[in-house]
Amino acid sequence: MPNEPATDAPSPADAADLETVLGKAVAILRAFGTDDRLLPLAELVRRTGLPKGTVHRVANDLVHHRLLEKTEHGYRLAGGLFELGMRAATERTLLEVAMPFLQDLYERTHETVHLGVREGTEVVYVAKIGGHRQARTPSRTGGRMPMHCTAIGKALLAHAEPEVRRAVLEGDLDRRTPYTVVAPGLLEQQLERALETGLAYEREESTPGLLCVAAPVLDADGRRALAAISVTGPVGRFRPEQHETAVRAAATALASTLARRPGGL
Amino acid sequence: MPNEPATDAPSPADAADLETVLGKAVAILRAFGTDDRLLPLAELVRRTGLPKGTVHRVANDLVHHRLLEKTEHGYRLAGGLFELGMRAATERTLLEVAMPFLQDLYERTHETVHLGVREGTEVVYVAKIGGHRQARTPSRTGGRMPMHCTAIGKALLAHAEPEVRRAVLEGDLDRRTPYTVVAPGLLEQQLERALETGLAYEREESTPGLLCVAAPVLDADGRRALAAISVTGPVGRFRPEQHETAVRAAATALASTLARRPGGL
DNA sequence: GGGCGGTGTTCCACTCAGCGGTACGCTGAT
DNA sequence: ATCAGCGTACCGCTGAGTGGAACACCGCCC
Repeated sequence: MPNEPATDAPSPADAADLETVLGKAVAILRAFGTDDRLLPLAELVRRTGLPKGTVHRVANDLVHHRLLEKTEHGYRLAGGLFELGMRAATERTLLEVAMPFLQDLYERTHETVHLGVREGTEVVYVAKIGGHRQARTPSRTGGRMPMHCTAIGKALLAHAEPEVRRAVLEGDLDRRTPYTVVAPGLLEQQLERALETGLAYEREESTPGLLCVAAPVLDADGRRALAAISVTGPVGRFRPEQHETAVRAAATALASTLARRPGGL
Repeated sequence: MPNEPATDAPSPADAADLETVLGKAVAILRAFGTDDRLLPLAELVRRTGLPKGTVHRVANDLVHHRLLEKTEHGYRLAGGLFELGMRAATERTLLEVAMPFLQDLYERTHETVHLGVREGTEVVYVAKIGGHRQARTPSRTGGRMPMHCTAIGKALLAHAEPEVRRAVLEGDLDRRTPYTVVAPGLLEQQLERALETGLAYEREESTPGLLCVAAPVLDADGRRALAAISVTGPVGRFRPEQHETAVRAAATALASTLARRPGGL
């Protein structure tokens, strides 16, 4: 009863997936939310819905494979997972190719810079760089955000397949702040505008006090967005218009570098 | 009871591990080297030594869990792995806390900046940032390197537990270039010096044409290294001495920020 | 054309890995 | 002392996982 999931919803928990060993293992790993560092066995049991004995066994197997780490106070995701994750094909190459451009952009703006890709109907951040003054953003590298309330999301959505766009527009436009655009019509207008101008904006739509400009990184044909780059800052000092050309420059430069690449992304 | 060799050494390709589903799954994922983007089924069969039917089934299960992706020409590590990997406890917090300091360091030097931790008797790079001019280094985020021939490795080793130091010194000091230090005595001298000065160097010991300075990020007691930061550049233009204070400053600043953190690393 | 070494896929009967209910020992709070 | 919650250990049942074999598909060379 006193349990209010203040942070994030852990997992969709498909019952059928829990019937296989692998499914259980993944469920345990995914039980770790973005902010969880240490979870005791009992908590894993609660989140996965698996029997205690099972969780205990599987978790220890995962420890043996260096995907989990066991401490006095619970389990945590281990370094082996990090190493594997950094080998993920698209994320890795995108990250490596993009890094210099992101650096340039950061030096020009000295504001938080994001690189994001679309995964399903959400944004996944592939990189986030910022200095000491960076605005307190909820985004994290490897984290997810809805598309409809972030600049990167809109930039990606504007240049996405029609099905995706429709899925998002017809889906649940969650109201995250008083400024979140929850009207499909208005959102669609913004997407059209983003298509024309090559820039998308967010004005306190995901987080109070945050503004953001983003530009899409288009594929060789210039039809679809492979990724998007954004600059974020706090209301007050931050003027999105001042960074438009810088973001666009970074995005197009990255796009043409990627286009030159042999194997594609 | 069955005698389990409790050596901390990272498990070799143990045949016993391939007898469990989880072991097979991990073996398949780990079959992807740092440079492999796409592996056909047959190649996975070869590398894992598992029967074809088995690999096929397990791989498809992994696809279902978004850890693998299936393309026309083979399998690749999927985005789900990236997301999970970025939640690994120590790597994530280290990365997030360190990023501003790494940025500063990069802006001051405009050379490739590394952040690394020790894993077993090797270095794992947690972050690598550089611009367009960056020296062509073999290191990659999430990648491994030996400790004895990298500046970060030496910095970590100098401030590591005696057992670790001994394990490395008595282990195989692989000769990677003509300049690699393969004499345990000489290496030990360098470590002593690194302990005194708080700086470690590499001069073309892992890669021809590359120089590197590193400083350890010490824990609250100042006894053990939690991580190390380095600056790398090509012979010729690059003068390690010029960056000594900058690297040291970054490392100590990061250390004291970490020390102030409630939960530790 | 017809064989041939290479792929990826499907099938299916056996069997042992995985299962999870039960029970135990250990905290700390009441 | 009692209790509630935790982590660990045990162990007999069983169906998920197994992998050999057979199949379908390439290009490639003769």
